[in-house]
Amino acid sequence: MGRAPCCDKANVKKGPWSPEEDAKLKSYIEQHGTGGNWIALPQKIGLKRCGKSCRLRWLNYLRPNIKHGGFSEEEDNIICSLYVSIGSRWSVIAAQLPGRTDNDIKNYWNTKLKKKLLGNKHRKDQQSRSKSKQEGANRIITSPNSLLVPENSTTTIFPQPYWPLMPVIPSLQYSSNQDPSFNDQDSIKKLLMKLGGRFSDEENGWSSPQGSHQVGSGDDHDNYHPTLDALNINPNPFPDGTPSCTQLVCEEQSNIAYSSSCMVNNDTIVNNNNHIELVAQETGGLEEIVLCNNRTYPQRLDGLELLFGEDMLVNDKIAPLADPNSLIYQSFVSSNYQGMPQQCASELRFINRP
DNA sequence: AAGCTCATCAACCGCACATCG
DNA sequence: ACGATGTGCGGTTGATGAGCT
Repeated sequence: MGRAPCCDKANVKKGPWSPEEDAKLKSYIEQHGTGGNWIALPQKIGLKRCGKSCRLRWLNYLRPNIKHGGFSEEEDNIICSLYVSIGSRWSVIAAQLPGRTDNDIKNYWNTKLKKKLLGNKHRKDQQSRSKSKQEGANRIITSPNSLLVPENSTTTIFPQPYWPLMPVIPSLQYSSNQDPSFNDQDSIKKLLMKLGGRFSDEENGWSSPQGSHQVGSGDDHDNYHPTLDALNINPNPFPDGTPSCTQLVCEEQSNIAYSSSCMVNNDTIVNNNNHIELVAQETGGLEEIVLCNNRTYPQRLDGLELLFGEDMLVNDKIAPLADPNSLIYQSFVSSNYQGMPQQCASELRFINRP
């Protein structure tokens, strides 16, 4: 037997809210608050609505200072950066955008931003496939001075119109006149500490959002890392003890950096001789392997399935990172290489699998 | 003008977690 | 410790309107 329903479905109104219902709910909450019990609230005010429905209506529509539509480019960037970093945690993303609701952001992402990032699928397939056939095996995108603004942006793997040209995203650091909760790495640390879940260290295992993989040893006191411990990030996601990119950055700079993660259809990012390479492999998930100080640091990437989906794979190349002008590229880089020593990821190279 | 397709977004659903007795 | 219940969240649905043929 399942759990009892939260309300009497037969006597509960569904569908769009009328102005009268809105007014009732709004005036009651403004005068008395929610009373800490959404389930009981509709009965108190004579609304034939489910308590959950009242809560949703209040949070997403009636609550003061709600903004609808008209997302700014800056908001786009924040959403993209956070999505790349933490995935579809809309409530967390919404918390960084005052006046925005998780539902709004979710809808905006699904209907507009996703398409803006990924472009027209049909045109993309056509263009990239035909183009990539003509390309040689190697393609190097060099950025000797900056991770965020690759110097050579003249890649011809994908035509420019393919990915929208966006202004450079200045990582996750925002100016002081913006939301103070999100304007420095300390704040990002706090944000990350709030996240739990994907970044949690439950049972010393790597916690993946879909539970698709659970690797890591049991009690691993030898690998105790105070910085990572404070961040609640698993310092050793790999069974063999290979340090993660996150660990690397914390060690190298005592700085905050975190990497998103991604299990993608048969695609893997590997590193080779001072380059980060993106290689499609027959098995495994998406991995990021960073070279720094002559050491390689593989790292699993979860949460970018959408961005690196199967249709992004063209002749064994993963498309989105190919164009350094693309929003997704910049979001990815700004999120993943925050605080990383520059020499660690100064180049991207695309190679074909032998 | 009618019919169809597609985009948008409010609202619903079900699950997981938190809290309480 | 455990079950019942409330809350929060993310995924999904469906009504509606705009645009196209």
